[in-house]
Amino acid sequence: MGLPELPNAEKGKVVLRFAPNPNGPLSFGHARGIVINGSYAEKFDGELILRFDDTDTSVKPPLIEAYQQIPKEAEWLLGFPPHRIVIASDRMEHYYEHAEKMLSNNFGYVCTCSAESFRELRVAKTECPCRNQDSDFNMELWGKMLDGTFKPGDAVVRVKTGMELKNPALRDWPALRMQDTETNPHPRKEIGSKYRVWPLLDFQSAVEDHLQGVTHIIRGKDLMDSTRKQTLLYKHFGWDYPDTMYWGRVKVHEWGGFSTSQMRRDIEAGLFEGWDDPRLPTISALKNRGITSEALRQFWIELGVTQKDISVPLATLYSHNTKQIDDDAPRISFIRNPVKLQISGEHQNSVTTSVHPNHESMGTRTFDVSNHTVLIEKEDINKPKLRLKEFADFDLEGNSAKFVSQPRSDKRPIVHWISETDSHEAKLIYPENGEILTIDGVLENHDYKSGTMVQIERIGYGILIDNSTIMFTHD
RNA sequence: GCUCGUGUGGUGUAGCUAGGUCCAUCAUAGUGGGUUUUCAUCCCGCCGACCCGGGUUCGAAUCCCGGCACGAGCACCA
Repeated sequence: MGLPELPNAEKGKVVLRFAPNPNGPLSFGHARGIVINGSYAEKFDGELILRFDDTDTSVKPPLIEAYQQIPKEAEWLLGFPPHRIVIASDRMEHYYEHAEKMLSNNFGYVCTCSAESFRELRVAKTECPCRNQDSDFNMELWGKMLDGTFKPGDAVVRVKTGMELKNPALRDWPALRMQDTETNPHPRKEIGSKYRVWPLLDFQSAVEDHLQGVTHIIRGKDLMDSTRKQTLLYKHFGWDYPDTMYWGRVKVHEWGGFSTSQMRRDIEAGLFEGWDDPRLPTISALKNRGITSEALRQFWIELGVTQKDISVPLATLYSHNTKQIDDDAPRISFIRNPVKLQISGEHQNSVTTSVHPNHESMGTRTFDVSNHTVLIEKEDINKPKLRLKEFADFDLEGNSAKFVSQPRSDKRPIVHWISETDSHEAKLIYPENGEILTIDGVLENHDYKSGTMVQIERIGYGILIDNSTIMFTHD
């Protein structure tokens, strides 16, 4: 049940990795990588590596805060910290070393063709002139990359895979290129402008996976050609490629796709409060909205590791979340758009009810109604006969209500309410259609801490932001 | 264009490698009902699917061929 079998997995010898670009904190989609890889690591008593693939300083520049935040979010999601953390920008000498090995053993070369002209050669299945340079000359050119004689765009290191390969994506693919780290320094201070030559993902990832002893790679199927490229590189080095599995693309009905780069632009443009803005599909936003890590784990494990492109409704996630939180969520009364109701007759002076109907141990709550005033939702005042939940049946006339009986006397609708003396003004906030909406009302007095998940009677689940603010989670 | 991948109910998912035990599993959604002094939780019922067309076979969701649809890669991004 749940995850498919992991091929060639030996207990205690499994090493997996999750390698995000730290160009922002984790989003909903990243959670899949963490949860799936982490679950296998846990299941086989193996290791999970969290690796920062931070080798691009201009197209997807790393966000410095992410280096701190991602490990925390990963731990929250997993329930345990990643066993190893690897930062690519700390490992440059290893990539250089392997690049040099590639050049000296002649399965790589420094290519000085422009990107455009190489593109034409690739389509035409034609070898470029640089391909047949001897290794001494390649090492010389490599030196010019390193010392800055060459500028970004002048030269790249390519892997010799074959220009006649059927799949155009695999033909002599680029392994390292130059970046202008003077104008675009790496955001990590200790790296900054230290390097001009940077590995590209396929090379960096392949070398690092080998150095770390990764046994299994589970990633998106958009990286299938990466596997093929990297397998060719592994053959050159005489290494065995890890076992690989893929998952398809995921969309969420309510959100569509999600791009970290786009979110970053929107946040910087002031469209959102920050990465944990409740409208955003980030892990921090979901956490703040009251989604539990266990719900996220179950959600992703249930989807499994299929290569189908899917679009899932949030309702599935919410359903998992409900199961996680309901038993612990105290019931609380929040009256939207409250109206006063004067009650008269032989009713009792106080009402005691349970904090959770299924768990007596959670205690009781008591409301004082001796001043004959309660608040109910505006929508409920139109009901001529109603029952105040746990209290008594009343007949209404305008804003007055006459006591009928304490036990239920008929099947009149039951509504939630709160006594005037046991409540305070409060608001319920919820994200909808890219906006954050607010409903004003009154909330039952309580002494729950911020962050407590509550079940708002007749409304749904929410998380307390502060004493008088509830963020709606889901119904 | 070339290359690769995927197609099971509204949404996901099991089954497909070794064809029959599948009039196709489970979850979620929807719907009806029960419990309940919440439109919560819990329980029960119902609804609803093998992309299309050929072929192999006594027998195909499962194998073969051909379509079609969708997605991805072909970046000096990850």
